[in-house]
Amino acid sequence: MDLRRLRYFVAVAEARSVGKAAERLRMAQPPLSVQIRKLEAEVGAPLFRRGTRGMDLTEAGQALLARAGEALALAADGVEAARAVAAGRRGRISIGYMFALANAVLPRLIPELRRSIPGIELHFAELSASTREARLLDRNVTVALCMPAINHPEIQVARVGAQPLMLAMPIRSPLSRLGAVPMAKLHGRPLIALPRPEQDPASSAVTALLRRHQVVMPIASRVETVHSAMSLVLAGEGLAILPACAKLGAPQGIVFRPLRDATDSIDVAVCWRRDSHSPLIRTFLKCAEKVVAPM
Amino acid sequence: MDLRRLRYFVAVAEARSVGKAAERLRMAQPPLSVQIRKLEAEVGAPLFRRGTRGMDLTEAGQALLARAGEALALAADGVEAARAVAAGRRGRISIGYMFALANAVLPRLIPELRRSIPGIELHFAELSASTREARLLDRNVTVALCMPAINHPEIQVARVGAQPLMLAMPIRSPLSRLGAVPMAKLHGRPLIALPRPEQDPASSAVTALLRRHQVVMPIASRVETVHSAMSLVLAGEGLAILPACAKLGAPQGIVFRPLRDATDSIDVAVCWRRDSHSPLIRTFLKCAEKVVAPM
DNA sequence: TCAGCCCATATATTTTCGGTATGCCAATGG
DNA sequence: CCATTGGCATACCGAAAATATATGGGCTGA
Repeated sequence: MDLRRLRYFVAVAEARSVGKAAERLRMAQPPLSVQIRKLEAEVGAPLFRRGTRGMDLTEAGQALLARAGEALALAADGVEAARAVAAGRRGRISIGYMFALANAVLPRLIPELRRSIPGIELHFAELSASTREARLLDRNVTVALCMPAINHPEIQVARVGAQPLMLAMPIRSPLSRLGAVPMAKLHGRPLIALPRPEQDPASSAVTALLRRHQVVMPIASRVETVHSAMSLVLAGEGLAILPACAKLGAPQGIVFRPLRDATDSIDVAVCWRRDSHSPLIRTFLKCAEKVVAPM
Repeated sequence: MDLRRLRYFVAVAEARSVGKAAERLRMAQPPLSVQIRKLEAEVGAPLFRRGTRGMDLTEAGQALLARAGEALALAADGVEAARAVAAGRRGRISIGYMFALANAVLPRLIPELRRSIPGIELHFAELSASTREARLLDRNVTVALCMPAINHPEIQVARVGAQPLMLAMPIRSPLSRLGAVPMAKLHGRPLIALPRPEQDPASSAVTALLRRHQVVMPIASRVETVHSAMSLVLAGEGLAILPACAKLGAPQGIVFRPLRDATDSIDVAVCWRRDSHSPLIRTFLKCAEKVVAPM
C-alpha cells in the first residue's frame, strides 16, 4: 500500500471525477486514472462505478474511504508531532529536583513551563545528593535542578541563580535574638552537615565558608536532605548552614538568620547530559533562569 | 509522505538496527539506510540516535512511531475492509419488505443473515405495493422481498417461495364453520382487494383464481396493505383472499380458511436492480430461499 | 592492533511515476 | 442521424526514485 495512492483515491472520491481530482492535485488526468486502476488491482475489487458523467464510489470504495482519510491524517499528524517534538513545541520532559528547592522553585517553575510549551507533559522526580548523578546518566531524568551544581564530565551545567547561606537554628536558641549572626559565634558549636560533593569534597560551600573564617564546627551528624537537617536542628542536635530557600520548607520552631560578614552563596544550576539534545532542555533552562534568578 | 517509508521506519524502530530490519524486510541494508535518512530529511529532525550497537529512537522518533503504526494499520485495514465488502463478507444492505411478509419472514430471516455474514449491517424499510419499484430504482433499498414479484425491465427477480391463497373472514361469518371453503360459495360476496399490479393488471393471482372458477366478487374496497384488508374484513366490509402468511399479523376475530379445489398461490420473490452488483445480494438470496421455501 | 560489527556513501540498474498524444464511448443537440 | 462534447482509458516516452552491489569508516572487544 502506497500512501500516495490513497491520497489520490481520496481526491477522486471527493471530486467524484478523475479529471477534477487531477486538476486539484495539479497533475494530468491520465496518470491519475492509471493510479486508480492500480489501486483497484491491488485491492482486487472495483472501487468506483464509472458512469458517463464521472465516477461514483462502490460499497467497497466507501469502506476504503472511511479508513483512508484517517490513515492519511494520522500519518501527517505523526510527522507534525515529530517536528513539534524536535522543535521543542511539544514533548515530555522529566525534571529532577533536589528537596531543598521543591517549595521555593516548583510553584513558580511549573506555570512558567506550561506557558512556554502549552502541550508539554511533565514528569517529576525527587533527587538526593547521592542519586542525582546516576539518574541523569541513566536518562532517568532529562534535566536536574541542583544545588550545588554537579561536576561530571558527561554532564553539562548552567548556573541559573544562587542562594545565600543562612544559619538555621531552633527558635529557643540564644543566637536567634541576633539579627545577623557573626561568624565567630559559630566556633565550636556542633554542625548538622549535608553530604560533601563526591568528586571534590573540598569544594563544599559550607566547608569553604568555615575555613575562610577560621571557624571550626564539629560535625554532629551528616544527613541527606535539608529536611532531615532541619529536623535535627529542631531536636537540638546542632546548627545547620543552609541555602535560604530551605526556609520555605522549614517546620515550625526553626528560624533562619543571615551570617554577618559572609555573603557566601551556593549555586543553583540546571544540569543535563551532554548528549541529550532535546530542545526542551533549552526551553526549560530559560524558564528556570527566569524563575530562580530573582530569588 | 510515503507509506513505505513509514513501514521501513517502524521496522527499524522495532529492530533497533538498520541491518536487522533490512533482513526482515528482505532487502539490502544500504537502501534502507538511505530511506531512513530521507525520512529524517523530510521530517526535518533526526528520528534515531546512531550508536555503535544499533539505532535508538529519539523523542521525535517516538512521537512519530506512535502514529505511524496506527496509520499503517488503518491503511491495511481499509484495504481489507474494501476486499471484505467486495467479497460480501462484510457490508451494509438495505432490505425492503412488504408488510404482509414482516411477521412471517423477518424473524427467521434476520438471524439467518447474521449467521451468514456476521459483520453485516442491516437496514430495513417497509414497502407498499405502490412504492416498492421506486425505492428499488432509486437505490433506496438494495433488495426487496416482494409478493408478488415486480415486473420491470430494470429489476431482476428471483422467486424464493410461494404462499397459498386463503380466505380471510370474520369469525362470526357462517363460512367460518367450514373447514375449507368451496369457491362457489364466494360468488357474489363483496371482496376487499389489494392493488392490482401496475404493469399487467390481468395477472393478479386473485383475479386469475376467480376467473378460472367463474366466480364474480364485487370489489367492496381497494386497500394498500394486507393489514388494511384485514381491518376491513373485521369491520364486515367484505372478504379477502390473502396469502397464508398474512395470518401471522391478523388481529383477533379474523379466521383464515383454505379454498377447496384451489391450490393457487402467490409468489414470494427477491427483487433487485439489475445493475446492483453487491455480492451481498447473492448471500441475501440464499438466506431468503432457505427461510421462505419451507413456508 | 586487528577482526568484526554496523552504519554511511557511491554507483549502476531497474522500477515506477508523471506527462503528452490519442482512442473510445455515451450523451447531447441540431 | 451525424457531429460535437465531456470524460475515462491506453500507449509511449522521459525523468525520478528505489534497490542492489561494492566499498569506506568508526567503534568495540579480544
